[in-house]
Amino acid sequence: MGHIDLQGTHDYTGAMKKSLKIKSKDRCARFLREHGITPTAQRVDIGFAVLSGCEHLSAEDVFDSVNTGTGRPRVSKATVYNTLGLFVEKGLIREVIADPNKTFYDPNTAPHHHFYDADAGKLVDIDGADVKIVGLPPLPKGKEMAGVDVVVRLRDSA
Amino acid sequence: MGHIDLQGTHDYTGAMKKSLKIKSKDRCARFLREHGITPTAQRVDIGFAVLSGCEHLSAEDVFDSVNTGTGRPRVSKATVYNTLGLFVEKGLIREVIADPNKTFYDPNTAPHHHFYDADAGKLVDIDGADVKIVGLPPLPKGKEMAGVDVVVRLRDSA
DNA sequence: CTAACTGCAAACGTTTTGCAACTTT
DNA sequence: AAAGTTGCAAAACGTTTGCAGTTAG
Repeated sequence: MGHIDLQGTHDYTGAMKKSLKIKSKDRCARFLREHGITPTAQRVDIGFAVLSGCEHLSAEDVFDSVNTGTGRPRVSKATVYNTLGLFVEKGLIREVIADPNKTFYDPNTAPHHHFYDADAGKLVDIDGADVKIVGLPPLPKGKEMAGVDVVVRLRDSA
Repeated sequence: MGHIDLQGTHDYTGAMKKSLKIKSKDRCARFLREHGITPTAQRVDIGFAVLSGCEHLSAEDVFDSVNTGTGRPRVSKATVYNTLGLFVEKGLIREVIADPNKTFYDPNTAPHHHFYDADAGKLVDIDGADVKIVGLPPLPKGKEMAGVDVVVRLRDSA
């Protein structure tokens, strides 16, 4: 019965990305290229949608966001899903599994956790720096930790 | 920045259910009745599948489990899903959200957490009694905690 | 007998896939 | 031209729902 210091299990290069908000499409294109992703128009739009804010968007949200407004080139659902998957694979964003019905994508790749308000379908960040999980048993043999997700489920107080 | 003692947030009546393993169908029927559920043949089969072990089964697992073997009455998928939902609602089992592709059902309703081996698709219990989460921020106003899920994701160590 | 329960099939929402057309280099 | 990317439509999941028929109390 040791304890696990979440700070110790991750490097904090990710924490920098948190503040590195993408504020223009140009900047987004550069960011993609830096991560080995060819910045096509669709990818830039998707990247901008998911990386410019600090919200937690579902694929559906991204699809809507990218396809509302006037002059934009149309982005298909397939491309949204494929691209979000690519971004996760390349470490630009993170999947958050809090609701069985949909996956959220989180532009904050630093170690942190979430409040989840199931009624509203909204995730709220919990800064990971101060959170410690104490009393975890040792990991099963031959396994290492790939990540720790803490989801605090919320309901309206009575 | 307080800390949250998981022991303090739940009563431990649930912990008794953990040891209360259902070892026969008769016993299962009684158990269902005690929880206000009419014990039909299908519900008893489903209950037995999910309550007699300490495994974490998906709906698909339960469906297979209930429909393999020789003489059993057939149980439809709809009934499996509806019945598992009913069991959750009545507090006999708990949903575990660890994989975006399927929901697991956990016969252990005591507060506890999970290792998740995504490669194998297997959940392993972490006893909740000793685990504390330290450093969580205060809850958003007007909200109370409905539950805390900790999922430690595992991968094969290098 | 009545209310509750079940099965089927169809509908659903999310995510994935096959492939032809189109960019990009 | 070769390689990579996109869109569409269709399929593939897991899950839910409507309804006619069956079963429990």
